Amino acid sequence: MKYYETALLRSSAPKLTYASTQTLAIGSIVTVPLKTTLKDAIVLKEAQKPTFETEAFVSVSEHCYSTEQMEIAKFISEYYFSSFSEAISLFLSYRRSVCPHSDTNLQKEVSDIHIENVGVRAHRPTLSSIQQKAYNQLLKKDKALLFGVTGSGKTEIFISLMAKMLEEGKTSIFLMPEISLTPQMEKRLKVYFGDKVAMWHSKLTRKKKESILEGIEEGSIRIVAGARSALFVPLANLGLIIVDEEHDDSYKAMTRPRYHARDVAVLMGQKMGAKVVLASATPSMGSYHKYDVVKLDKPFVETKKIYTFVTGNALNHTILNTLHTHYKAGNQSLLFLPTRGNFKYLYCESCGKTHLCPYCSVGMALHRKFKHLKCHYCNFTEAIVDTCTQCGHQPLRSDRMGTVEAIEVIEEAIEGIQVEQFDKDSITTAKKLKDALRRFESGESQLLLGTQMLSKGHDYTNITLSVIMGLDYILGLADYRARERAMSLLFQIAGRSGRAKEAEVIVQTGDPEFFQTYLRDYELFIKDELAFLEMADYPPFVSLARILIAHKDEAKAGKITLDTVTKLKAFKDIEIVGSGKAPVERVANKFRFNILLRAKNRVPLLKALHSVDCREIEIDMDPVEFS
DNA sequence: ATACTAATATCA
DNA sequence: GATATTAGTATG
Repeated sequence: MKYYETALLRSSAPKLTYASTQTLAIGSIVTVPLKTTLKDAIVLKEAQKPTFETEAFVSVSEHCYSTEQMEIAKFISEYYFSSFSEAISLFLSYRRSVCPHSDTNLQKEVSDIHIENVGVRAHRPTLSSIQQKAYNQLLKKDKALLFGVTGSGKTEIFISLMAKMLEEGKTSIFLMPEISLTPQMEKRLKVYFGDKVAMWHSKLTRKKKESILEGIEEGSIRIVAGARSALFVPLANLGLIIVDEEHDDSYKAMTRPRYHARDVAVLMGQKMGAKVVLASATPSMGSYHKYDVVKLDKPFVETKKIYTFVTGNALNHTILNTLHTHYKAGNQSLLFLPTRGNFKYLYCESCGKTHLCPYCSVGMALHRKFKHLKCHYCNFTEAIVDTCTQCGHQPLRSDRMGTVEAIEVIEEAIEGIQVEQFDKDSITTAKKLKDALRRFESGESQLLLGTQMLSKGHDYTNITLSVIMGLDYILGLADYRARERAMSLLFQIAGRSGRAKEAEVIVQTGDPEFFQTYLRDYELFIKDELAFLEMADYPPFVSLARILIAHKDEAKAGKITLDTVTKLKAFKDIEIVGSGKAPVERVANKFRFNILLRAKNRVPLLKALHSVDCREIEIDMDPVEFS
């Protein structure tokens, strides 16, 4: 009789020991009895005969996690503070019991496909000499950041790299930040790879997922492209992971395990011996700082853009008139408004600057109910100010406009214009997205008006005007990356226009000098911003962690927060930036508190956090959201 | 996590 | 005093 320690899948229960008459492989997926029910579990290691009574395994599935998968899961569980089982469950992609094929048959199929593909030159796009140069550089590196403006032809390089992998008999994973981007990319990939490529994301039906997994297993699917979860598909012989739009925060999971898909991709590449290519027109500060940069300088199709700056925060005459002109000329426009957040910030209409926390260099949030200003990082509180500390202008403003109001104003002012509302409120399904894009593509609607969604890589051909409103709001967000967010947004949205024709870009800000400085050169911005982050002690020069406490009883939540802070104070190498009520005080009837921590090195930070880790609190490493 | 148990609140 | 709701605990 043998004994094995197991972890229940999708559970935070402690490790449990079961008995078996047969020898089991580490990483095997098994079914175990627990209380009155049956549970799936993974075999962790063989154990000594325990002192307590043990139950026997009910059944053993043929599926087994690889050593690399177990190692990656171990890292995720320790770094992002989840149970091992929650981390390994990321890899679990349905279907386990179904395995009706005979083993020999399966082997034969796999080797057949190998022979068929290896050495055969796959269908590839033609690369320009600039693209070819970047491609060659990427081939030489284990991991790199591909830095190229929108329209510089990054996708052709990705396709060439994936084709190269196919020729070598290796597989590829291609990540993009949003499910809504997959249909467009699917079309492009199918041209070159046909049935060898499959799109993967969490919204696929069970049946579709099963069929893809079958294809992966028998080796007919060699490339998987999709959102975050595509990183965990069981492709054998992985040769390449591409993370497109690597700067996008959607790669950070908001539920446990709170991993960052870009960072896990880098680790996975290292462990599996696969090349990792991160790519963006507006790279994250961390990636630019940490990895070798391969630049794709000149745009593939060079078009001219004319920038105009306007002040204020409303749809003013300049904006409406320009929209009107482009509409009359039979052209299409794009208008961006920042997502209406839960918080308001004080900003100066005259210079565009936001009223900042004196200790954290982030915007102070306005709590009108309590008639005070508060910093969401350190909880510094002060009375509402009325005069701009930068230029002395008064009064400061805090009101903003939403998408619906903007559409009303525009339809009122421009007779006949058809506006497409493009935000999370109106685009709730894939069909609605498709319909909206189709109407815009066909010219049925002439203005695409929306929020962050607009910046996410959808291709539009005919746009001659981009209007970016409320940039000062983004700049003033209580976030150490507010400037980065604003700048990357401007570049991403401006990049959507002028694909075919010359385009105009209207930027609404009270601080045009800031944007003007970097308009033609995002890299210059990165360099200046990195200098700021280093000076102000923010990532990538330090590690941040956020502890979230949520409890029905407000007093209890407050007590847990205080107790945790007390425990953490014993650790010398970490700094408690602030603690107290979370910016969003109550969610689902639970009172929320948080603690923000900072450390020069991540090791002491992890050590301190592991000492306070318990089920009452949630730990978010490298947080991207602070509300 | 979840089933089960003990503790406490709710109510006729 | 019986029942509903909640908090706590062990699971192999």
